[in-house]
Amino acid sequence: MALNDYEIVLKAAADPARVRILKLLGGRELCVYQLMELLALSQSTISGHLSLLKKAGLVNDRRDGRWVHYSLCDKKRNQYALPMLALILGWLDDDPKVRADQRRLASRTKKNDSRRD
Amino acid sequence: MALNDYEIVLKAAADPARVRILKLLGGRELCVYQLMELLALSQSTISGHLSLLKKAGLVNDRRDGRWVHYSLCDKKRNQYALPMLALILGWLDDDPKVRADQRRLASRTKKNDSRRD
DNA sequence: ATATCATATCGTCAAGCGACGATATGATAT
DNA sequence: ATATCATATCGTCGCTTGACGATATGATAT
Repeated sequence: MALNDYEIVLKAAADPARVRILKLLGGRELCVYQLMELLALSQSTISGHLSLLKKAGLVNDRRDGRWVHYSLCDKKRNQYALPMLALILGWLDDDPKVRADQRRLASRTKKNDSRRD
Repeated sequence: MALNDYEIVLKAAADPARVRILKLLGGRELCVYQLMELLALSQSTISGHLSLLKKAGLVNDRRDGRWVHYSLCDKKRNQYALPMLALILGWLDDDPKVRADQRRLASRTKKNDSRRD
């Protein structure tokens, strides 16, 4: 039913922690562990958010060894997911928490440029 | 804070009963009493949904005697409200419940064409 | 002032949600 | 096989949410 698909996307997008995740995933892939540090939430919490976002068709996962890389969904799993994502990506760049997240991510990325994985 | 404004809009829009209300308000004004009959929910429930939608800037109210007419918000009370509304209005026309609501509204309107108010 | 009608607010209750720690799974390395 | 690392799932707990009936408010009419 259409209302169900709508509801799962909207509810998934309506949580602050999950939007922060979506914003962080804009353009790049991230793993649970990184998000966990960036948002300062427990591993199980992050993992739960991600599986919910995945169920809503907002997010993709890709396993690579022990790491699972999450990224914004490109395929059309849910009719409402991509338009909603498009809106969100254009929003909230001026929000303090979101900005802080992005800055944290940027400095982490720089720090790990020399890292081998 | 921007995330708050975002959150209130998204949470307001994420509830099935409230989307149904928004869809019914597309183009026309409706009062609590009518919505109450159309959605088959109690008066207090409808009233509560409407005041939440209003707080989110998705809906306007206009008092006329004892009736309070609700309509989709046109002014920009919340930066996220109008874009979200635009999305919603283009969605869910194929949903069974939404279609049923629209049909009920149409037949009610026809029935009351002769009514004086 | 009283009655009535439309709506708003309040108190309550059950269900859902987000956080966590603990434990399970799955992959890699020794 | 065992240990370790990254992630997933489970059980719990406190808070929020959506529904309701009961009651309060605000407007109109008598």
